[in-house]
Amino acid sequence: MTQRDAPVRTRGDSGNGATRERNEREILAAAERVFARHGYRGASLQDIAEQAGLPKSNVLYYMGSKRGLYIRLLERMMARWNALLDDISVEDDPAEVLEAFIRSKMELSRRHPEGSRLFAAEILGGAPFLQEYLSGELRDWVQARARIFEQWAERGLMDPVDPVWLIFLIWSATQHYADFEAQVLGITGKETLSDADVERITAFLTQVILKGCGVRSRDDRVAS
Amino acid sequence: MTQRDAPVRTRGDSGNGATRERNEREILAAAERVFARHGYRGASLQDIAEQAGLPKSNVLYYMGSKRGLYIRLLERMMARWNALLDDISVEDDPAEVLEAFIRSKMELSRRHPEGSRLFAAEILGGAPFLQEYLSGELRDWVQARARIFEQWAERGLMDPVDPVWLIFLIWSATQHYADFEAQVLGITGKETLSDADVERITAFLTQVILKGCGVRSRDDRVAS
DNA sequence: GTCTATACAAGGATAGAC
DNA sequence: GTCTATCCTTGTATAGAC
Repeated sequence: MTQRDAPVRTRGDSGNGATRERNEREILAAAERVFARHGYRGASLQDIAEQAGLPKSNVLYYMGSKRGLYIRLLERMMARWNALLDDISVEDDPAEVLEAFIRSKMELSRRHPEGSRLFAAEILGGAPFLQEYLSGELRDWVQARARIFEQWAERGLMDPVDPVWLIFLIWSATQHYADFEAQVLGITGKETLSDADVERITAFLTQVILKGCGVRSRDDRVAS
Repeated sequence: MTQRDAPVRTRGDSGNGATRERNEREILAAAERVFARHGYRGASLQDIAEQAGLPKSNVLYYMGSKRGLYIRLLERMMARWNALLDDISVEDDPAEVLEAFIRSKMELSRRHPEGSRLFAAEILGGAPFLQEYLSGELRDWVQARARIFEQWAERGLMDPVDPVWLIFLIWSATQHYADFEAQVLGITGKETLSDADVERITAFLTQVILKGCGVRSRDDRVAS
């Protein structure tokens, strides 16, 4: 019985799984780009492998299948998403919460534009892999927040707008800069959006949406 | 010399090109769905042919190539787009123009959801076929309107917000209901969006965006 | 003018060499 | 543990039958 299940280490691999870790990271990054750009069907393992600098079959060796790789990416993006704005209460200040909401959403789109586009492509295609997530976990998330917005309206802290449409408005307005980046750059004539641009856009959206919903900050309440 | 270039009519084809017209229409409709759902690469002629109820190679017979078919669909959508809101002037009422803008954009998304998603998929993928359109024709369109918004702001008819970000806000907020339809339906738990839903959303967006930009209608000017 | 048959490349996935 | 060689399916496109 010579070595059978034991891993064979070569080429300076120190034996702690560093190669695997690095390769997986490269594959995930490359796959996110390719799936974002071409959708699930349009993406090819060939393309992913080339961008990761690996032979084609290593992608399958590490990830099992195209489908599994794709699902793993979706889950990673859901986890990033879930880390946002996880607990708000009726006692919080509407202006602060909505601004933080807009800001964190812009930051997420900016930090992970490929992930954002991956998600967009999935939903554009009818969300075949995300059905239960949308109508389960995410629906609950939205409705919990919607309830709070309604209570703010009842307390006169903002206009009685439909809270679900408001959440969609914030989502669409912020994601636009990641998902439609090609259009934004083409029309503005810019090469990229700078940090300063993003800051200005965030301020614009915050101002328009808060004012548009008649959000009174605490200061206003005292003043009036 | 028997009939050589003359078309052979069969199966009740009256000889006026009705078959061709009908087949092309079916192909374009099917292709719009498939390209919207899977993007350019992910779409297959097989799938398009099946949905159009035709043998696979007829798609190529009528359309020449996959690429040509795709470009034809993009152009059809651009034409629909260009028919919208083609001339506005500084003398117009900002409230009326912005409301008409939001409303016509919502209607376009509602009337042609597949076309809207086709466009979205193209831009998501980096707009390989639409580069010059975005940085040419569409850019000019945006800047002409932006100039008018600025003049309204100078005249005190609305807040001095960045007009380009405002246009993007209106685009993203309205397109969302076509492009992210799967998400909207999942979260709201609806099967479809009714005309009444769309009307309520339009009213919501109009109210929030106009108020958010401090748009004064003519009546307000008189009253203040 | 329409459709069947076919060419040839690229797709995902697996077996087996190293 | 990693990579090469290969299988089989599906993809676009074309030639030629009807």
